[in-house]
Amino acid sequence: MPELPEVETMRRGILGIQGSRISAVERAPCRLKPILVRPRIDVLRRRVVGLRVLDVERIGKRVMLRLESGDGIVFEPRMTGLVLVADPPDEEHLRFRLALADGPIRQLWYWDRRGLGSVQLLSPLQLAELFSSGRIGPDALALSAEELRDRFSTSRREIKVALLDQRAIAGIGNLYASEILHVAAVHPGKLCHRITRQEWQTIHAAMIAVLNDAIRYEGSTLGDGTYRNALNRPGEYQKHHRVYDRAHQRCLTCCTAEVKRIVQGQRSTFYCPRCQPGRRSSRHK
DNA sequence: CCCCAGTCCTGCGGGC
DNA sequence: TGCCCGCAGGACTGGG
Repeated sequence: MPELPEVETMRRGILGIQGSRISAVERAPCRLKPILVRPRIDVLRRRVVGLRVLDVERIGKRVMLRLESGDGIVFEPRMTGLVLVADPPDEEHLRFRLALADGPIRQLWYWDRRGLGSVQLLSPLQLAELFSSGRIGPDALALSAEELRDRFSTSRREIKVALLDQRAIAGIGNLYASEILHVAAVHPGKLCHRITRQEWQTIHAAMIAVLNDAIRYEGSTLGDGTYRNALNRPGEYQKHHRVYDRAHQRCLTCCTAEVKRIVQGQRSTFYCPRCQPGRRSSRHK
């Protein structure tokens, strides 16, 4: 499930389209239920064909091609979306194609197995609205320890649940929330307002370290093998996971306790009860 | 403010 | 061997 490191890897993988001119956009022929593309493909085509891509940006878990018109083509991969410049994993889940008239990359695909993602063209006004509406918080990699604490320290939510709130902080998903809290040695069920100043420092440092590490290894490709970088190669960070999806296996940090799986906000959380103490387990199931 | 359940969607794996 | 069901969860919505 593409989170900040995976989406950042996608962004880096398509940087070569900077400066290229868009020559065509189309929905891929696909038997499956069509993904969300906005506006309608013919309207979208009129607004982008012939324009150059000025920049490739990341907005939380989205990748955006900034065009010379100021519009942005925003890819939101959600669970299984991929932005590719070569060899998709298969043909039947291709959803959208963008062709470039010049430059090193002549074709960009959006591929999505489950189809929960989207491709949207947003005007400068719509982009401004996306940020001002409060739907998307500051990027996890651009937030200082003080800002992190300021945003969360009065909340009564559990820290793991709070980290997933994209309005509070953008980019962290289910996988990295568990990994970050493990490195920080903080119990995922700890309530934000009970977290000390020192612990916020530790959480912040762990967040930056884990996310940057994961970017260095080009993200995590889980057992289902879905995630791929822009060249359709898997990430390597799954080899460095300490707790995620390792329930009942020995904790790699203390080499003593077994990793536990609990459910918070209807999502799996993994942690080591020895390395991350501090909550009665009876509060969870 | 925050929580919870439901929705979208496909593929996979467990159970029978 | 095959079918059904539950599960995976990011973002969003509606009700409490």
